[in-house]
Amino acid sequence: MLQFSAGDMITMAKQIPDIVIGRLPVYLRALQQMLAEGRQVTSSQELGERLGISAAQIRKDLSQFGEFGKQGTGYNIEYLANQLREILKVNKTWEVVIVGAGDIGRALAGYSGFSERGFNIRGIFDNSPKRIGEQHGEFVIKDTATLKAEAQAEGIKMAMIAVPASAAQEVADLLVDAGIRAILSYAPVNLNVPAGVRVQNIDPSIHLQRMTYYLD
Amino acid sequence: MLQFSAGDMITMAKQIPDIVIGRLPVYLRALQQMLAEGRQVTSSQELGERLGISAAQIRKDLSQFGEFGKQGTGYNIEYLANQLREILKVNKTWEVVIVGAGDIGRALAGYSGFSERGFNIRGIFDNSPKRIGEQHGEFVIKDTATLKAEAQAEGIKMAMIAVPASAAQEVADLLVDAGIRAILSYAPVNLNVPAGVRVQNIDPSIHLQRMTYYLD
DNA sequence: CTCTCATTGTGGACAATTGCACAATAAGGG
DNA sequence: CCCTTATTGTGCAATTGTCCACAATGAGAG
Repeated sequence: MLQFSAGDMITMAKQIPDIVIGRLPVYLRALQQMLAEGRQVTSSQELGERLGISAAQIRKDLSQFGEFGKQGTGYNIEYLANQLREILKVNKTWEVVIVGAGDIGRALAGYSGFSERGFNIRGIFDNSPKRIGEQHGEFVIKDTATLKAEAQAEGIKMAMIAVPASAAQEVADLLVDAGIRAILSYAPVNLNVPAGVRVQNIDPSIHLQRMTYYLD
Repeated sequence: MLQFSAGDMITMAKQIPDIVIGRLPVYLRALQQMLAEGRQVTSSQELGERLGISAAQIRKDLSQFGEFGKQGTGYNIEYLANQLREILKVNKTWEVVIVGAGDIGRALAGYSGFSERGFNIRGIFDNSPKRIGEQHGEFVIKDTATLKAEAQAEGIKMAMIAVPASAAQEVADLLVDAGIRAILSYAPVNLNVPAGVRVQNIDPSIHLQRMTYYLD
């Protein structure tokens, strides 16, 4: 049976490969930069040259979601950027919490680059009595014990983990329990989370080790 | 002509896919953690379950480099970790410089996790007169103008960029000119570097945007 | 010494991804 | 209005990556 009923069709969105999704934010960032340079239109070729990606791949990726360009002319930058924001759901602002108020957590809390990319830091949490209550920039560091209630009350879906490796899994479990569905972890350890929760890892040592292979 | 002469063969190392290289540091990190837990042996299955990677893939990846396991038993963790360190060339210590002494650069300079993973922070540089000469932890922030001479004198091949997006390309050019061959960039911008220089990018907004697609 | 169990390394099937190449077509110049 | 140029969107072929399934085999029990 290789047919679908009309009822099925209504909810049948084409399954987009994750590797394609992963490139869209990179396209969006480049488009935002072009806009900042005062540019109005671009082409898959120009974008590809900037990003080191083939023009064909960019066109193919975009074609998964619709037709955004004009033959002979290329893409209107602002329009394409808006379309990508919509696809990625960053045409609205996502509230994000940070767990861990060490150097990394505080650097993240102070980073001004989130707002223009669709994110707002809603709070920074730690479980050390020394740090709780401390003022840092515009934030007062809150007790991790209060995280669940706050995240649930506010419907927060995203978090960043900036605690030591030894505490990261425990924090991840807490976040999942609090209803968080997407985690960006700076802890150098693999997190196990239930299906439906997404994790991205940032570990500078991993990134460095990925390059040493190619050095002499 | 689909043949190779004997002369070619001598230097013909099998070309390993970069995607495989990218997984090796993840395997290594998990093995180091198992060692810290006091474990002696593991299997492709156990490792795969921890990492969310199929056992077959782990075996196939490792088989690109040799035979490291024992049938019926699995892998000796310490031995495999050492083999991976050798493959990735992190069985020695790489000197790394940081450019940019803002929050991110200083957090990186203070991060204690590099040494056990094969890296040593050699110095932190900035071009702001306000910051140059300032003491930060064990480091005195140095003038970026002195970077090239130092990197060349010491044969330093790796760098991390932690400057604003607007300055990143300029810094990358300087690093390339100074002989740096691998760059880990925290600047939210695409860097263009000549062939032979490798770049890895870390941009939290990109990682977050990669996940919002899947949220509602 | 033989049997059983666990687990590796790998050939080859299958799946996913990339890239080529071209018809379609928009825009501008004359 | 016609010609030229630029550039898209896409069918299809080529390439790359993943995974199944199994022979080989090491270790331990009896």
